[in-house]
Amino acid sequence: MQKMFTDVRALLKEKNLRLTPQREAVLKILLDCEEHLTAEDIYDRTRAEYPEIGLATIYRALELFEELGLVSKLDFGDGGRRYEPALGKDHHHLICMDCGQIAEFNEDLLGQLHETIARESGFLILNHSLRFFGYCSKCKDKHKHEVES
Amino acid sequence: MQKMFTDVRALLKEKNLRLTPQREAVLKILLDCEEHLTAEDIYDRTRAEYPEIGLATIYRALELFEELGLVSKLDFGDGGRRYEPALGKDHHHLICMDCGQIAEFNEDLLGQLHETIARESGFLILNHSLRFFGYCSKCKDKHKHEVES
DNA sequence: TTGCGTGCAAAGCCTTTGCAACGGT
DNA sequence: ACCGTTGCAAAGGCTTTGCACGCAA
Repeated sequence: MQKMFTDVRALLKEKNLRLTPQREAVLKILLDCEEHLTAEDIYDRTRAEYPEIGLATIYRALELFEELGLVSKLDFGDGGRRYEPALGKDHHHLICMDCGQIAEFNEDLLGQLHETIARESGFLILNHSLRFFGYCSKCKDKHKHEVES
Repeated sequence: MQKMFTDVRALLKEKNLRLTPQREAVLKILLDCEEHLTAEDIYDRTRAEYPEIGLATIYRALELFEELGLVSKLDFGDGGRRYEPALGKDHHHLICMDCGQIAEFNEDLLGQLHETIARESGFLILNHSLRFFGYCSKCKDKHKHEVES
């Protein structure tokens, strides 16, 4: 983990950029917490360590990390954009339309689909996002009547 | 297609709502054009027929149609929300990160994945969104150097 | 000294809301 | 007349930008 920051620092240095305490704080929060945080969430948590930090700094850090491929911007239908560490992995989410719970799952069955699509479309596919929308086990009983057939 | 509007009119009538010319225009534009339109796009096109229409009306119509399940709100990472007709089908998109082209593809291999996920997670899955991000055949040469390994 | 990074405040965008007026039933 | 619907304008929420200052190289 500490190596992670060394790497990031080197990566930034190559581009004449710096890993400031603020940026490190933002990154640490994203890496530590395996959730999907909004900019505001990150702002709140960062202020615990840096009370003077500005929201704009959060956005600028997130933008930077996104360009570096360290962080991914996500967008579930709720309007709020969220961020998560992009560790080279693709995103697989289960989104409960009632309580808003967002779970993740791992699945490798997509590999062959990936290849098929790439071959047929000519796209160079770098990553993907697969989201299943529905109701989680806690909420689904409430919505049984909505599901026809 | 004409039957479509009759159906929608009936569906609305059940709820004491009306299929006004404005709403019909919005729906027609979405159904006609198999693209992913922003609210602004729809606004512009609708004004050809209804120059006095307001953007708020577009949003309200889209919200209504979404509640009725006729239209889906999409969100590609570009910040702009887009809409497409929801004909009960799931969404499979290929998004070019360079030129922004968004293509669709059909794929049934997801069926078994769907079942596996549902069984293991307990989720009641209603639909899903699968997006592959990368570069389309026209743009990919420009980005070859970015792709490591 | 140069120019990257920051905080603050202001500006921007897109979307939603309030409100008076309109129109179908 | 009632109430859903509309257009306009204003308000909102989130994100970006401008700017002067601070600070590391």
